[in-house]
Amino acid sequence: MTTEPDPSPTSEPDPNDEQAGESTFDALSAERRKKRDQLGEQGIDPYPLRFDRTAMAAELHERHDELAADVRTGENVRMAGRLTSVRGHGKLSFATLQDVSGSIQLLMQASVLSDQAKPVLATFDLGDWIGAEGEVITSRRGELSLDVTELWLLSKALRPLPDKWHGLTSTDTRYRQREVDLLANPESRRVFDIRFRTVAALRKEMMGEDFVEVETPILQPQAGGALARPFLTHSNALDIDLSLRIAPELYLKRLVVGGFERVFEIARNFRNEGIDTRHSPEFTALEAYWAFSDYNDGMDMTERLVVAAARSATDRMNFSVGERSIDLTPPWPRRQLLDWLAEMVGRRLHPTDPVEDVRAVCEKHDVDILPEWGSGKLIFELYDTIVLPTVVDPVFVCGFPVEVSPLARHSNDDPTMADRFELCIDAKEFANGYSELNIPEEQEERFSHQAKAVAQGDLEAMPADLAFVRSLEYGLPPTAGIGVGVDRLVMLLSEVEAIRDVILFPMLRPEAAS
RNA sequence: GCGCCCCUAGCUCAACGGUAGAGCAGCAGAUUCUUAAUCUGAAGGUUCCUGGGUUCAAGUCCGGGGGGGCGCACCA
Repeated sequence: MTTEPDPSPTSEPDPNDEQAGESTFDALSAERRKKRDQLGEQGIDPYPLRFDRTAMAAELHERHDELAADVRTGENVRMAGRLTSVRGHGKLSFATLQDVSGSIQLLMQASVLSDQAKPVLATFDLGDWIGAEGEVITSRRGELSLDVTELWLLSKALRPLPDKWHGLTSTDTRYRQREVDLLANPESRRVFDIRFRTVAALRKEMMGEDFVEVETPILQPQAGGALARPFLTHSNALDIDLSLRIAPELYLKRLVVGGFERVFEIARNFRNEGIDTRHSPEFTALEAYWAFSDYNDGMDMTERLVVAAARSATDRMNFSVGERSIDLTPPWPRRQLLDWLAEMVGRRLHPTDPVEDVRAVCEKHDVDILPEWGSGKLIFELYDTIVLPTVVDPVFVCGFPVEVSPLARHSNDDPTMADRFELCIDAKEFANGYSELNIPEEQEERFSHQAKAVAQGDLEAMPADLAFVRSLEYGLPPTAGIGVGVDRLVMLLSEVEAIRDVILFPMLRPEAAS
């Protein structure tokens, strides 16, 4: 931090030699610099090293919110936070001090402030970090306040803050300068509080069930575990191309092979695909794998996790997103995909049906298809475009074609269908899980089937992962696996419609150099 | 990638094609119970960039570029 002489023209009284394109912003900022430097000239350090606080806003409110108006507690405290509002009233000023827990009103009377505090108060601007000491009282109007005796500047805000009433609405600025969004918009703070509580609840729930949290590679020679296009990068040391993780699945299952019977990871995944309200190039998923269980256990676990997160982060089970109302109250229905689809298209379809027949149904329902797709993929697309959009409250959709589930175990009743489920809420996929395929030869065959798709130019098909197949040859016990989309869960719990609103620093084009 | 919309003071927003305005913030002043405090005064602008046109007149209408949002398509 420097305290160089102020180069701006406002400290210079001559109005003529300034103004080579000085903007309003420059003037406002110069004004704040000047105030800061005034303190320095008075021997007051504008950037003190530390500050001992003895109370926080929420704690004071908790203890004293029942007090009547115009009461003195005799309790003296020191508080610190950001100055968010000032209501000057001559020899009396009111201000709002906001700390991480909440906010409290400062009452600053000329007759009570120390001689040291008065000049400090004169330099305050909205947005400054300040410290205040005083007695806890209630104002005549009954608001809990600090009757301030001492004031400190802890750090100056040199830039003017957004409108104190409207906040910051420009989405561009909110995403690029999230810190400004957070300090100006309480709603944004609320969303991220829910996010942090959600992640903490998920982790706590997993820990409570004796899962161990692990970290698997993000830089991978070959991205696997999902059907998606990866980001590519390069290692200089090894001189090899690498992909960024698209899913942690294969590594996590290798850990189960290794004897970690219950593992999970809260994993940042990267997919080089479209960006929209529901998709971010980097997103967070919780993936968990545990031995001796199947996909029915996976549904139980998924339900427990989501309900625990909702309870812990919001203490509610009902949410409204846009015009929709969603009720998370368990238990959630479990429906067979093929049954549901039969109801909606008026005839029962199956992966073994001739591809021309399924194709005809797709065309009838305006589903976009590619010529190389088989019946299983077409059935999945039908589900995606005509069943999924009708979902409101949570529902587990069970049984997916093996053709679109290259890592899932086939059903004992039907080798063309996989023991796999998706949790759907509000027309979106929230979670996905299955009984893991643990038969090495079958996995190898699934990979080679995918390899054909790669050869045909499918950029999202899964390349064969021989290290993974080798690991299966050491024996993967019967295992259930689930993946839960954390961002989408947070969107629901915080009732926002854009995934960028729940990601602190979403990916954007770089700011234009100015 | 395609379609629609947006970009004006630090922030939030105005301006039938007709001298670019208001509120907040900031500045000067008044005010010892306000809480979007109030009141008075003065100030604050490369209208995203760029080129052209109808025109006496372009923030506004047309072309190109940049950034953003929404919808469609791929994906979770």
